[in-house]
Amino acid sequence: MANRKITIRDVAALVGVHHSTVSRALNPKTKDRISPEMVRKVDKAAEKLGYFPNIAAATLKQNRSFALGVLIPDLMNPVFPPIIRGIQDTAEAKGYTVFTANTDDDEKKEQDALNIMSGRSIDGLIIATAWRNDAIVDKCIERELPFVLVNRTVDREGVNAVIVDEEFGIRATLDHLISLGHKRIAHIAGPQHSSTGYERAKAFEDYLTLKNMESGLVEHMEKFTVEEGHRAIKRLLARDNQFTAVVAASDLTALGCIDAMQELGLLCPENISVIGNNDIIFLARMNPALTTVSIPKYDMGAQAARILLGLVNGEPRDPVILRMQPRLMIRNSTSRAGAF
Amino acid sequence: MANRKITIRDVAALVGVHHSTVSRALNPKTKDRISPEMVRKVDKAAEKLGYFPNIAAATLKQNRSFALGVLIPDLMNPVFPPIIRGIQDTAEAKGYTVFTANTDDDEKKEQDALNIMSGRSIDGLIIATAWRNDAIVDKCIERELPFVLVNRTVDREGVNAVIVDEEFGIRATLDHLISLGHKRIAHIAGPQHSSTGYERAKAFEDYLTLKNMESGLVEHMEKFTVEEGHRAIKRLLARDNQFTAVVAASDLTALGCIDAMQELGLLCPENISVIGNNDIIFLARMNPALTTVSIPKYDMGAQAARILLGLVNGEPRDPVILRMQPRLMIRNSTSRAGAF
DNA sequence: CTGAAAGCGCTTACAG
DNA sequence: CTGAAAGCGCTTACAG
Repeated sequence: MANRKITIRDVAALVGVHHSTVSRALNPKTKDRISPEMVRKVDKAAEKLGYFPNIAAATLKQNRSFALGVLIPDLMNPVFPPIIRGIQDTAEAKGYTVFTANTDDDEKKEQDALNIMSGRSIDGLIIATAWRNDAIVDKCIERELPFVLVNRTVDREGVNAVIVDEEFGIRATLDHLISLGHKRIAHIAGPQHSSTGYERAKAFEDYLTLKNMESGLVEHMEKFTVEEGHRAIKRLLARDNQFTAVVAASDLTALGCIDAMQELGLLCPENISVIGNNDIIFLARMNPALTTVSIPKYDMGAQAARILLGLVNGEPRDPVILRMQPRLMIRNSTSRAGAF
Repeated sequence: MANRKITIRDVAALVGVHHSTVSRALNPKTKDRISPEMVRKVDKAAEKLGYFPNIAAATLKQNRSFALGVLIPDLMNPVFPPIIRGIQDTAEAKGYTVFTANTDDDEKKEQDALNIMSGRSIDGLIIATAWRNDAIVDKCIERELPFVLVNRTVDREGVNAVIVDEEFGIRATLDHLISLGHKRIAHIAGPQHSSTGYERAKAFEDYLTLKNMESGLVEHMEKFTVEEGHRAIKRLLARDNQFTAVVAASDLTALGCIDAMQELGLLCPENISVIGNNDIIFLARMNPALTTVSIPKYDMGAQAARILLGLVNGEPRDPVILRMQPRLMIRNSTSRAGAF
């Protein structure tokens, strides 16, 4: 009953040629072997019949799917939509489809997602979920699946990654706070098994040490969430409430800090200045508008997709770590120490 | 060179049976025709070899892909991530993969996306981008592609949709403003060729008329964006600045209104109360915290996926329009008229 | 309960 | 430049 799907054979029948000719005429890579007139006729017939290729068939035959996978922790975390959009726009412009899976930062879910994507014969994978020693990297290498890390990277060498110059961001952050007269600066650190959590914490301690300032005011979190930020700063304040500024490992962390401070009757920035990281949406509209390190999320996604597409199409080149430059966005959550 | 992918034939060879037996043993729907012992052996062998099915092959044979498509305007619009996550969680729990495409509210891009998804043999489509007379609905019907509308619906009957009781939301909004003593209330209306824009504007006018209040203070936008909200309220203020409250068609619209007011030296809520719609992320943290109509985004996605999965699996039932109940979230962008 | 065969719609090496 | 054939890895109607 259904209008059966149009295949290459239907187009061939209409033109009066063999279906392999239709296949060649429709494929940009082979159409130059077909007479221009034939190409024209095939195009017209395909158009008339409303033909579009069955990608499953092409995938089965070619063992490539023109699909890219993306692994993120959670789509609802505002860090990721711009990254994904950058990936999608870049990939789709080259004829690739992308699908994404949420891992909730759970290695089991990450594993399952990889298997499902492998089953769908993805041509490559972009990973925004890697821990520093994540097993998924070995799995990809073992399966010879091209992959690019984004945002977070791993400890081992020889991978492709698009990340942020975290040291630069943290130094800019600390320079800003120091110029504002802050002497005792705290850090709510992210998970140390993530490169971002680790590098930010390391840059924080190294730079303060370099400046001969106190560098031990650090409290660690399990995850980059509002709740964890909330809990961590409460722990910190329970043991030391003489600092005047806090560098949060992420924007969500910073929001959690501000919430906790509010509960304790501490004002931001009057009592404590707070700085986030990432520059997620709407920060400028918040109360207080959050000072943060802005990372080029859309562009990071686009670059990662570009590198992956190169890999997928066999352009040989050495693994590359692209370190994007972040930018300090000064807003109202930071102010002069002791100004109030 | 490569570890060639494991197929059903490799598993069959290891067990010493025909590959069709392996296929049956691995498929939950047919495994009851296979002896339990054989099922066990096959499972073990598959596990040992690290087998996972080639979905392209299954798709080609069965003409179904266990993939669902989702059409949204833009992933970076905070309305959509929760909807998509609701769809993903529901679909993945049933073994389906989902991929999404951004249309930027452009009918051409919507068309292209549909073709690509059709080429990938999606089993069904969730559409969050429909205009009231969108041609995509006819295309889906013509191709016999099961689909469910979400958030926006179309004028024609007989479709499946998960939408919001807009009239209820607008009435709650107006009741709130009226109780605050507002007499002249304006509306920044969304595109009238979208059901949400149309229904909100209609509910606004009908309810004020019912209450014997002025209902003509309306300015229309082309899109639900910050920029359009900004422009629209400026146009409105240019011809009438005696209103004390404005109902914006969306949260982004409301933010644009507040921006424009700020530029003109008008305060929210002191001079004009503003109410949004949708309750996107972080509104409670804004300055001022935005009063809005909250819609159950995640749940809408989950329900849409549930209905679509029913359709896909041939459960016969009449088309259903699910109207979800919204909830007014009163925050700080609304206050008593003339209180300042 | 299991096997053997056909076929889904493409692509591509081989001919001519 | 075009055709004929084989095959990608599954599923499933038909046998037995």
